[in-house]
Amino acid sequence: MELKDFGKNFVFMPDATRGAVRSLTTEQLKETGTEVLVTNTLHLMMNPGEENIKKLGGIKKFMNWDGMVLTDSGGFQVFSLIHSKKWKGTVHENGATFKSPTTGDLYELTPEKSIDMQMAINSDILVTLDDCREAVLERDEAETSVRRTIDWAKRCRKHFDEVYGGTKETGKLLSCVVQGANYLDLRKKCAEELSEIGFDGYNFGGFVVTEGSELVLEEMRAVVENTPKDKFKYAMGVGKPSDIRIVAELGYKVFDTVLVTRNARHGTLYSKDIDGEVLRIKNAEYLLDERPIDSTCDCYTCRNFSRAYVHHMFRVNEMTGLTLATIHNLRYYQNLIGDLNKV
RNA sequence: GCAGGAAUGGCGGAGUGGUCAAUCGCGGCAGACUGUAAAUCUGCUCCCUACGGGGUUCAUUGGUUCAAAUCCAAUUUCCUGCA
Repeated sequence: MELKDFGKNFVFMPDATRGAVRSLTTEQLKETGTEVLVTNTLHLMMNPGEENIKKLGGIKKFMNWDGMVLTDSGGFQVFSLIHSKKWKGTVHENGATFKSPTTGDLYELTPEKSIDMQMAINSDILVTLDDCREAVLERDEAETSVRRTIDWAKRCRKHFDEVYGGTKETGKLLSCVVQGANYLDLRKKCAEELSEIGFDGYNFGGFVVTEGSELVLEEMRAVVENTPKDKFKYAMGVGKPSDIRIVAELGYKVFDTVLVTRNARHGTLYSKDIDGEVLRIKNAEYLLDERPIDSTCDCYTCRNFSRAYVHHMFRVNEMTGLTLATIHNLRYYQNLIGDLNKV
């Protein structure tokens, strides 16, 4: 795939938050059929840091990845770590200021800083810094989130264009994030104003499911309907296989979720052989099950190992179990995406 | 043989008269996870239960007491010294 074609077909991007898909080598990741990965601005900003990653030649050279890279702006981390007070810090009109819980070092993530960092990473597809919040919000909070998200997107656009020369000079794409929580009019307003500024892609931001794990389909539709038809739509954080199939019908082409790899590490594997698509490999029923995880799967794990073996790896706490499980789940997702592209 | 010490639920190990069906860890059985502080977290884990409770437990047997895993005696097993 070439960058200009990004988002024309369905694409699933695993999360390599800190420069690796957990438990996999770059080679193993490539073998799952992955073409694009997501890595994280805020995490890489703290380690190895902007100057160091620049010296190391960017993330692709660093991790020997010859595919594409999308960088998340850090907006979600500002939400999950700072808004929720897991880390000490504040969110303000200029971005977020926070302390590393491990070193105590003070960091500031502004829209401009986020772009600088994403450039240092040498990402292909950048994302504007947004003010991410919960799925359901008080009206005034949602309004603040939308106002800031638009303002920060504007600043990111300006910084990317003026300092780096935009797509023309860099060959990179810049996408934005649409906020608005559960208010359809705010989703619409945010989508329209961001469209007016103009971006290469429009990402559905915030939480994609409610507490009851229901997709927020109306909000997602509002974003698709109020953004340019010829630009890619990225459903950030979507999702379970069944959720991807549903959201794909709305017009979203780009997906990422931590579920696929986290579930793998927690022993929840996907299989077409099982009702509900989910197989919990740690469960006792797989102790002597010599079938592959998924009889229809062509991944390294399914071609070479039984459910019993992967079960055993988990039971005795061998790291290889995590790797085999992650390889399988990722391949399952890439096959799912492949099926969507065939239709 | 003599002198000390110890025996607790699958395992390790708390508890040393009532609030003890008995802390906790491991193991076991399930579940959760949606732009990753996550190889994490949650629940259950003596028996029965209409989930309100009910029934049997702390090596064995007997005793003291209103009340015993906890105190006493004997027995069995194990550990440590001395012979």
